[in-house]
Amino acid sequence: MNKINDDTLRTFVGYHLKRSFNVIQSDLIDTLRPFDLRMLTYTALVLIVDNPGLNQSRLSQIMDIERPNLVIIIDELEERELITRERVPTDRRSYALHPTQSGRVLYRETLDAVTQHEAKLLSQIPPEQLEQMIATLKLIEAAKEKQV
Amino acid sequence: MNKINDDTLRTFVGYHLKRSFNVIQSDLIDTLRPFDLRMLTYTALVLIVDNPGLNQSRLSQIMDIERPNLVIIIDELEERELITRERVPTDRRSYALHPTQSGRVLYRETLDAVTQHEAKLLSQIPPEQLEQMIATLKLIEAAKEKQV
DNA sequence: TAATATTGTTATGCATAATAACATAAATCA
DNA sequence: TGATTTATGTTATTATGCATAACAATATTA
Repeated sequence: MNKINDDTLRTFVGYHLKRSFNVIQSDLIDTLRPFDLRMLTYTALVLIVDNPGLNQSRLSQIMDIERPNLVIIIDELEERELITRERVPTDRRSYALHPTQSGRVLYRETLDAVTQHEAKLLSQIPPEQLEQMIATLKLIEAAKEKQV
Repeated sequence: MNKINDDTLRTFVGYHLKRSFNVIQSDLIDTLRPFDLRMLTYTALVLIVDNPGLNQSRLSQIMDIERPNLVIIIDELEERELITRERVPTDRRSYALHPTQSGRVLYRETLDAVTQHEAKLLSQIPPEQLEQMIATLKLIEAAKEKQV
């Protein structure tokens, strides 16, 4: 039962990022299951509640996905009557996305659940250490812009 | 052009992890493209070179994927003659995975390329800050075991 | 020996993500 | 103004990542 050597991969920041994200993602999937939400539908719901009236183009930008992939996500949220698509008079190409009342209720319930689950998962890690890490993660995010 | 508010999602560690991982992943995909390798085939190649003789079961464990998903990855590496599957006399169920000579050559070339690309991408971030972040990421990874 | 467990595999499905092509509408430009 | 270009949302298609069920061959155990 000799241990597998992943020292080479451990020299990569990306390897550590992926492995730790997997842990959080698994927990998140479990947390969202009772609400019948996937990661992306949840993310979209939160952003629509927090930015009522935004259109799909802008939403896909902040979510870092292509517009076609957002369509089915919005379709699902609309079918479940968690959000509405409303024609914009000043630009009849786009839809303004707004949460419904039940969308806002689900938002609050899931926000509590997700917050508590993540807090529990990370309860053994000092908050200031997490804050420091987030600061570094933001630098990595910003490194994207500075690339060619 | 008012900015979209993602403050709510920013309260989650997972959101930061995902966004920063996306940046590194995009860079990695670009880096591996000339070698015609995907993330998972690359990861498998590295682990096989560093742990010659291991079997698919153990490899799938360290890679955190299910055995069925590893099969096509190993198929591809074998077809390209980067690795070999060899029957183990003492346990005729399993295959011992070994790199070929060209597998080792590709390993070295890609290792250099990936290392350089990541170093360049993260060049603006102090190394000690990255080390500190990796320490925290390892704690998150370890949090998995402690879960129910 | 009989029952159980492990290894690799096939088949299948879901989730995430990218590209091409298009209709409609708006913006630009010449 | 009219022609061209650009933006928005959509459909179709594909690639990738990842999980489960079911199975044959082999090994382990009870």
